[in-house]
Amino acid sequence: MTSDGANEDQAGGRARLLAAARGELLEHGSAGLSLRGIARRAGVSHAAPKYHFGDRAGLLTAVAAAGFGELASALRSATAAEGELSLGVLGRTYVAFGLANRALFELMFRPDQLHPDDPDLRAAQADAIGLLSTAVAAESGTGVTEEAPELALASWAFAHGLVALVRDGALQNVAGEDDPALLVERLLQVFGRVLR
Amino acid sequence: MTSDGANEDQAGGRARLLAAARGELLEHGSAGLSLRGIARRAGVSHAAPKYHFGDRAGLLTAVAAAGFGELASALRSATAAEGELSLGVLGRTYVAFGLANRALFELMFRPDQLHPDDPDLRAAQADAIGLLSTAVAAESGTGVTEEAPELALASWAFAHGLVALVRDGALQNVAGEDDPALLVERLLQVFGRVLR
DNA sequence: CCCAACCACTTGACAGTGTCAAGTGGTCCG
DNA sequence: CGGACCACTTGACACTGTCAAGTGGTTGGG
Repeated sequence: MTSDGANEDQAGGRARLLAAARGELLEHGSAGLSLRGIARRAGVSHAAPKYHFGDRAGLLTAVAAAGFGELASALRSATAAEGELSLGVLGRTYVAFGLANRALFELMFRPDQLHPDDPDLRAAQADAIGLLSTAVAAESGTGVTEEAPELALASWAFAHGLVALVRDGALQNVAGEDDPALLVERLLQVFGRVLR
Repeated sequence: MTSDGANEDQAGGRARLLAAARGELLEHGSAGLSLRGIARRAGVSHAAPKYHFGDRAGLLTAVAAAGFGELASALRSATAAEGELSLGVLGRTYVAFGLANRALFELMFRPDQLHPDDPDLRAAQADAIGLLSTAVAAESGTGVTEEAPELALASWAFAHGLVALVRDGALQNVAGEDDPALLVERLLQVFGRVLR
């Protein structure tokens, strides 16, 4: 049909709604996100989301699961590009993803807005985070060995906290006011250096 | 006019609203938080919050500022009890506070729900976080010297991420741990060991 | 050929929310 | 007494998520 539409892809209503949700997330952040706004942007009625996703949490869960999928593939292609899977590359990629998709990333970790036990969500999350663990296992094969899983989780917590603090402006409030990207890079380096 | 600055009996509406907000935060989390619910709990009309705080963000800002105040005094009394101010004690206290006051802690770092430039909020935040920086400065006086501020911020990011991941159930989903407190303790130890 | 079933929605209603304008009762002050 | 000020309240508005019922189009079987 006349697929001119300057808007989202012409696809099933479900996909259109998901795309619209991503758009709203980008423009209004994860706080000012309404089903009706999403429906408006997708060009459907205000109750269409309910039909496709059951409720608000259902839609957001689908968005979050897609987000974990993207995170996983970002991590994968980063390690592939580097040839070798290193903790440093992974951490950098994780932080970059979180800061490039702030509202999405925030949503992905807000179980009170999602259906946290949704199997698709759980699978996507496990896939993405699993990459981190295996990377650390491989890296520390040379050295520490014993507490590899703990190191993986600790690195995850560091990267995750870095995203959160920068996203929420806390780091900038406290540290010098220079470019947050630079600050992030310095902190990643310090953490990496302290690890080995 | 008879009374001084601080009251206990027969609190004014403003203080009652703040207390009610804390209660709702505890019971319904930071997501299901409504001005009208708070007003109901405080026994005032639905528009009373608007009178005292201007808008929703105004009330939440006051709550968050109080939260930073409590965090600061928790950190202070922890270091006082220990006699010596160590990064480890500080980190443990920070994480404990975040997990004991989950909804409050979450709110404290959500600038999109607050008035992030409110001077009281900024001051309370700077006070609490400043403690962390000075502690690291003191600690690394013996050793690293050069990159002390970076280490402080990195430690903060680690502790902060740890709170976030545990609070949002992500760590539990990935590590098959039953007791999250134990997991947290192990990670704190790993991080501390890796630092020196 | 027709009619039923199903799908992908839409329409209309409801209770609940934050915000605003205007009103109300009390206390203080000159 | 009269006004100013304070600490609210009342009532309204637009907006939100959710639900029940309806609608139009396609398909499949008798």
